[in-house]
Amino acid sequence: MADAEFASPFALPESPAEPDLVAKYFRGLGDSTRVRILELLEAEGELSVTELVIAVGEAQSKVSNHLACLRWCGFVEGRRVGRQVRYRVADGRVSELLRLAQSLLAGNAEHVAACTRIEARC
Amino acid sequence: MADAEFASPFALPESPAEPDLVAKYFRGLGDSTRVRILELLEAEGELSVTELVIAVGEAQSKVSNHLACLRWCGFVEGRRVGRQVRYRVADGRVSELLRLAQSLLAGNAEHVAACTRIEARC
DNA sequence: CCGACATATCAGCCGTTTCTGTTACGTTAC
DNA sequence: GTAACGTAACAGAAACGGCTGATATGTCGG
Repeated sequence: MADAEFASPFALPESPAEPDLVAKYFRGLGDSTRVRILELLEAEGELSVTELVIAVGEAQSKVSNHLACLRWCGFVEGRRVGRQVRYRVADGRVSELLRLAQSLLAGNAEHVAACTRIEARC
Repeated sequence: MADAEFASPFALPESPAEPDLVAKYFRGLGDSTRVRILELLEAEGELSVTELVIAVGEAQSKVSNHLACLRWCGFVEGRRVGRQVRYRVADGRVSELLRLAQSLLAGNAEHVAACTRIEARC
């Protein structure tokens, strides 16, 4: 609710997305719990919320919140099976994104870890 | 400060980086100014800080801070030329990362834009 | 229908990130 | 050496993101 730019309702694949949107998208991956969830789903294929809660060892409400975010941004999708909702990675390119980042990180891990400049984490 | 996993001091390229580090890395891309800077550098090849300040239309100190972050995390590198410092994208995979995100975004742009769940932006 | 289970949502608080303006540092020109 | 230019660093204030705990929604069993 701040942007001066108007996003076309029909973004063409060719036209690069608004930097704003790209940044927001990356922020969707900018939380360690969300990354762990994605990695777990990638490894296991499909998991229920309860299974994820156990696997990551965090509060149910926390996991559920992060799932909502991931789902909303299109990183994962869930389907109801009885009382459970089972989640999986929504698109193979999401996995690519993660692998690419890890590959880059492999060479810079020390730098990134040590970076306390702008963001206490960066 | 919650993970039960122990980070090996010598992460192998094979072993996936710590989720913490991956998330931090993505956060490095989670700001629209930083994304704009990267896109500009990708398009122009190499730019000085002043040129970037003009191009993005933001305060010099803001741009410089973001450059510090990008440089620190290995997204860009700068070299001094006289009184100027000229920056460029440090690794082709960074561009890949951006393109991959934009490609994914092309299909989800509306969802992501509308997402006000956990992160007011997400 | 009621209780139990599985998941989602909400509100308030707190920590982190970012912005703004100012100041410090390095380099070149005079 | 001093002034001017280009860039980086810093501090305080403001905004945002995320956590916790409680509550709502939906589904199944009896």
